[in-house]
Amino acid sequence: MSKSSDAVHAILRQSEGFRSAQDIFTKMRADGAKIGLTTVYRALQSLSDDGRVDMLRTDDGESVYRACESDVHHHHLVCRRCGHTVEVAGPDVERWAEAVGAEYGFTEVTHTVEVFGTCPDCASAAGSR
Amino acid sequence: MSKSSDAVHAILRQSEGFRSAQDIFTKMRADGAKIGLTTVYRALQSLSDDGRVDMLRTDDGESVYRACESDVHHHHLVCRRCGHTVEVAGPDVERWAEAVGAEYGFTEVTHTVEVFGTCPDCASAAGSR
DNA sequence: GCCGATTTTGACAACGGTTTTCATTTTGCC
DNA sequence: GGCAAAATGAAAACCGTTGTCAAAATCGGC
Repeated sequence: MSKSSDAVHAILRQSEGFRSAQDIFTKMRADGAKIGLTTVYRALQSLSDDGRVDMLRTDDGESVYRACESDVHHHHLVCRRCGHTVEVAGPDVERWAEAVGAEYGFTEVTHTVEVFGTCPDCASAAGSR
Repeated sequence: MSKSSDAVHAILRQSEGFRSAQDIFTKMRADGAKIGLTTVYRALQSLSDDGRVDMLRTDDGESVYRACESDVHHHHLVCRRCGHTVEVAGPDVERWAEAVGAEYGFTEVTHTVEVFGTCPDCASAAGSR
């Protein structure tokens, strides 16, 4: 479970934003790698389990992955046009989620937070379109 | 696009938490309604478009729906066991998301925030299990 | 290096939720 | 009633993902 995982991880590290499994598979094949789609999924799964990549679901239900830059809990600011991603720490949000959970007596509180927007580059590109 | 939509909406209104499309379909059929799965999906789609129901995706990619109680922007605190849901307003989070977006020059910032936990009832039920 | 045992791999099939298709039914209107 | 437009639903198509299983790579031990 390691050579392929490393290869997949390498692809992610040299990518800017989030990429889908199929996307990664296509790129690796284009690069000449002899890898199967199944293996890509398995690699992504284990990388995700190990916390070495972030995974989130797009609005249309597709899972997308990205190499983490930091291994501490964090969230993402994602450009909805180009996929460019910034990792953001949000201590305020963490506290808020905990507080909300506690207010209603919920335990084992987790949360998902993603912020989407249009990045400066894409905004100016769109403006001149 | 209205009689079926109303029926679906009615089911959602008398439901506690989030329900999946198939779930709704099964229940309606059990109630004796002559409705097709396709129509349920179409109804949910249009209700969602009109902002009359909330829709979110579970971790395993399934879409679930719920009748909104308020039509202003809000988030959800969802019990991961029983699906019981509390609508929560989070002005802090709104501000935070805006601030984060602005910090990196992002425009048209939107955000998705969901908080999951175990509700008091389920926690005690699990404790005595 | 060689051999068997174990793990990893990948082509392909299966799966499950969602969407599309398209023929039929219902609805609205005259 | 009669007709056109909209809604419906059964079944097929879709698509990302997961399971299957036999072939291939890897790892000791000798």
